[in-house]
Amino acid sequence: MPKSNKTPTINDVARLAGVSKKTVSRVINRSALLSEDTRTKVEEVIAKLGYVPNPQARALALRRNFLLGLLHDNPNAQTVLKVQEGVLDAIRDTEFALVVRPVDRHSPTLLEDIRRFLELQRLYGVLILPPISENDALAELCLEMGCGYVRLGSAMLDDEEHIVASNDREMVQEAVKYLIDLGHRRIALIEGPEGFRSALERREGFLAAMEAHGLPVPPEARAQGTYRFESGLEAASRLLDAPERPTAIFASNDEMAAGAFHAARQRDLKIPEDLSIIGFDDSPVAAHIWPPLTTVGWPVREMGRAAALKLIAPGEEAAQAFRFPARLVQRQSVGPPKG
Amino acid sequence: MPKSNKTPTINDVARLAGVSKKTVSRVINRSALLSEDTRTKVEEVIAKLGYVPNPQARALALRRNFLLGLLHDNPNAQTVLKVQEGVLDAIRDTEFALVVRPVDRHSPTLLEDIRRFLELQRLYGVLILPPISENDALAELCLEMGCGYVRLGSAMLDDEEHIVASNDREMVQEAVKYLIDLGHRRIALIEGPEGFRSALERREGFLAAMEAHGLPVPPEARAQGTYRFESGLEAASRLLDAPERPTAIFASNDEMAAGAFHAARQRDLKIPEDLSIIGFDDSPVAAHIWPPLTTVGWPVREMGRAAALKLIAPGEEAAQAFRFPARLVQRQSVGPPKG
DNA sequence: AAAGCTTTTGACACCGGTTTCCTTTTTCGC
DNA sequence: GCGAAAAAGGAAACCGGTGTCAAAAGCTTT
Repeated sequence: MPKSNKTPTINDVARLAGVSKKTVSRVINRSALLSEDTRTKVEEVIAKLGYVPNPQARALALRRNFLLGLLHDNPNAQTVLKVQEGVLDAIRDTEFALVVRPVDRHSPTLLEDIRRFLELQRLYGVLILPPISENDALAELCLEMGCGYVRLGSAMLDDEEHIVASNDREMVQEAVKYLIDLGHRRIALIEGPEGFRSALERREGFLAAMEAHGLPVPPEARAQGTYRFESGLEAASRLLDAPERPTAIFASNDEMAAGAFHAARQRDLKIPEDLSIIGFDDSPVAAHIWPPLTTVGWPVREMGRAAALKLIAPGEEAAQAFRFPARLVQRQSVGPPKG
Repeated sequence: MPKSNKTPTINDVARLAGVSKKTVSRVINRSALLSEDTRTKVEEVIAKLGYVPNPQARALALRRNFLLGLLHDNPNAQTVLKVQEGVLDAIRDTEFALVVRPVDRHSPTLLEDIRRFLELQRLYGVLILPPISENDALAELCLEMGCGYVRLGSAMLDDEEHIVASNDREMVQEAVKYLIDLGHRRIALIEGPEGFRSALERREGFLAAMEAHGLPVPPEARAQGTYRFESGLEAASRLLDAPERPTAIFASNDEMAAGAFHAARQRDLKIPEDLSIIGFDDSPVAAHIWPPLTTVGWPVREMGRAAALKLIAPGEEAAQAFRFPARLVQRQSVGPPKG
């Protein structure tokens, strides 16, 4: 008789159903070699007892657990959370769970820390978010430790089975083309920081669009930021104080675009009448500043879901997807140039 | 001889060190009853092999695992992430890991879903974020399932050992007093949604401050929102169109405050000259709108850390803390009333 | 040197599942 | 109705740790 007030084990089920543990195990794992009779009998007992297999015991016996990890260095809160939701979409109704692990990109012991983490937790696989997803040594570490991994990024950083990528370059190109089509000619760029693949992709997209239309990009129409608000403010200040003021700015992310808003406001420039601004990310701040920011959004949640599926069900169709289109979210920070 | 290319187990260590498993186990667990000699000998082998105990096996033997859960219904991305960081602060250098589990507050099967989650994962304990932390049935469920829990909230929803709370009421009271001291008399309130404890606390704080100074709060000086941006815009619109326009607004969160900014802008009201606004949360948007929003911030990260410590090291001093002071973050959306 | 403690160590069962391998039962062709 | 193959189910070992308890070793004490 199963002791009451304790969670039932496979032994309790077996005893009550009058079968062996192994048979119960077969029922749990939907093994084919089972008579309908025993199956239903065991299932009834399972239901009656409210038996749920112990995940730790299962993990031990199977020599693999059901934990997915999320490695990130807070690219921005909304993104991290959306990815988490996407992963949850993928693992809903499975036995997997999601373990989060924020890291510090600048820590000199980054790799060591992550190695310890992986050793300690023995995860089934990890998802790596940008910007640390761009770290190849990290991917190698996962391989070496026998831990599955999928990187999220803005370009094809890895094989199809290890990457879920947006297409920043193409989308920025389109966004800038949109500005050009509206009549803008002097368009400035606020770049992201050195060493970020996303910054590079967005810059290349920008330059490609300008070149395709034969528009020059003088040095004073480019400024570099750190992806942070303040840096956007500074960069935009420099751009707007140039002798030939741009009529439009593409900022490599929304936070810097918000900074550019402030710079414009300080100079009494009206958006979008005097200055059009496009950002990138479609973060919450984009919708909450005034006027609402036109920006490029990528399907973060879907990408998170796809990444998780790549790890836990690589066979499935949805897990094959590796390239996701971003799209232009038109709001009110863009208009035709004045005059 | 330990087979190469496989992660070493306790047996490998025992064999190589010429001792029993149990002795190795003692070394791992820092048991006191061990001679210095054997300890160093075993430790050397552990280091040489790079042995790390298997967490699943440990969990099984100890009948408890080392997983903390975070249950939340995205109050706002920044908050969730800060709590995650706080928890990580607490569990750094321990064997604990953090499992996240977003839920849908409005799902009719909320409790059932969480029950299944808890059954399936057998977590050591969970942290529950507002607003679902206000759900008493959920806390009972945890108790019933033998899962430790700590609620984060804006008031004392539970015993000291189960709660980490800010003190919204008091802080709002102070914030409103600050407005009053600046000379404001017609101060309006944008409330949060019905049924949120935080909304109630903040409203009570507001009303208490007003009453303490003998200021009336007519119905047209109160409007209710949903904590979302759009609702703040609508609520503020109503408030600002009242015959006796308020000179200041307290919004129960930053998103709604941002909405109020837009409403003011639509009416050509200058902030803070024509209208002062105070928000609550100190979310990123507060710093990125123009002018930067004066708001009330609570120490989310520290609270997350304290909550985690309550679960994993209830004895420690830092785990005793259960009440955290919020503080007024002064930026530029508040000034004395005109005239 | 033997007895009596205390300290250190190991043998073995156990946690709750899965796997391997073997036995029993059923089905089926002839 | 019989033998063989297939299907169903069980016994025991195993995954990699920890708990119990007793044995061994070391140290006093008489």
